[in-house]
Amino acid sequence: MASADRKQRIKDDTRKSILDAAMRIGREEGWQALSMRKIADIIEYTPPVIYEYFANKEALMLELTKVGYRILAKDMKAAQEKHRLPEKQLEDMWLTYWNFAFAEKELYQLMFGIEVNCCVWDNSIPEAEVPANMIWEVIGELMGVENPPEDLICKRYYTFWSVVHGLISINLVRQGVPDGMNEEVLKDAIGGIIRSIKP
Amino acid sequence: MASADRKQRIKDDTRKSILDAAMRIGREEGWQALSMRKIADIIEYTPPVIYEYFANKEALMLELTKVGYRILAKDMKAAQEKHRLPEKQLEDMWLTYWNFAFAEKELYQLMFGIEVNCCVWDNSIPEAEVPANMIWEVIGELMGVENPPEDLICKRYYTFWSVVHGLISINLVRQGVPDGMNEEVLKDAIGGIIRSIKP
DNA sequence: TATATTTGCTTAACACTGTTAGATAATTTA
DNA sequence: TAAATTATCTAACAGTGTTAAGCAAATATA
Repeated sequence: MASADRKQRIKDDTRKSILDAAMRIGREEGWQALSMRKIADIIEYTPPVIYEYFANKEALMLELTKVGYRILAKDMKAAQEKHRLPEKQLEDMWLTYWNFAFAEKELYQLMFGIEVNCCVWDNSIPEAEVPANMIWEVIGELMGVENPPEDLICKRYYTFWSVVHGLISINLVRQGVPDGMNEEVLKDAIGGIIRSIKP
Repeated sequence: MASADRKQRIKDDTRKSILDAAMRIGREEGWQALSMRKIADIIEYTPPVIYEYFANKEALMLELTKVGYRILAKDMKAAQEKHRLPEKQLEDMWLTYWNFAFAEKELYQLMFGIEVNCCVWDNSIPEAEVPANMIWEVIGELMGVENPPEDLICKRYYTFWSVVHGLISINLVRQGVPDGMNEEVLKDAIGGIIRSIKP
């Protein structure tokens, strides 16, 4: 009876160990190698146990993408707090986004990959909005007016995101991009957009 | 003996029907639904027959991406030939690229998807260079000098490609992008880059 | 304390997947 | 017509996600 807490704690631990195991397989062998049986092996249970914690494989992976968004949000927040000027903040935040994509390569693929969870984006991941909102705010600030027009912020946000995400995708899929090209394109593009925002 | 030609013709037909069947499944149900057995059903053979034409499923899909690049190259060539001014050509070519991505959504995902054929990009798809080279040439022309510096063309090319591919990826994965935003971002970005190139 | 009930976990199966070896049927050659 | 070749299929292997049924241990009830 008094063991209810302990039981819950054990359950939480198991849930976390499932996510950890899945993440480990994803990172070490790629998502195509992730299987329920492999997870079960690692956590030393049989596969059906996993279904007591997650409805199915897709739900499990959705949880992992949420973890990814939380890490990204934390990183970007830290980057923002390193500067005072909005233009410097923006630059560092996007650079942080860039670095995250390669430091957590597999996680980024899971979060933005085209295959994995296509058509499951019906706002079921509120975590995804956190990094977006952070950028939105800084863009608004950079504009330097009282009530910055929503649609303009939106446009700028998508321009930023497109160029950064596009460059990342290209680099993740093909690895023959000339050396040094990435940094130049990235800095040029980000700088250009920032200049077009600044009053 | 004289039937060698006819035999070869039948073989070619079967090969094509395999590709057609695979393409149909990909388009209608998505690539995650593509299976060798489904292809076999459509072509009215048993699965092992497919392996006489393609080493494995991956090789079959690689062939489909090549088909995709050939269609894209044809479309872009037509777009270019509609104009004389390089800036107009560039604009139309990227718009054509954009339209292709949505008209041939599944094909585009196969060509540039992060999951499917990751790490198989060791220049094994010469077709992929055709559209790239077309853009390169027009950028060089737009610069208006005798020997345009390679690295600058390269940089511009990647900037173009990043923003367009990024915007496409975002739209293919999540479908909540505000209406009209895409066109604006696209036109702004392309226009901006073109202006930065023009002498 | 003895019985009933719930909980945790496993076994075994189903319907799939890509892929291959071996058998069989059809065609071509001698 | 008989032999050799080619075309095709059957059946299997090892893997996948997922679920139903059963067992055993912990808990709650009498």
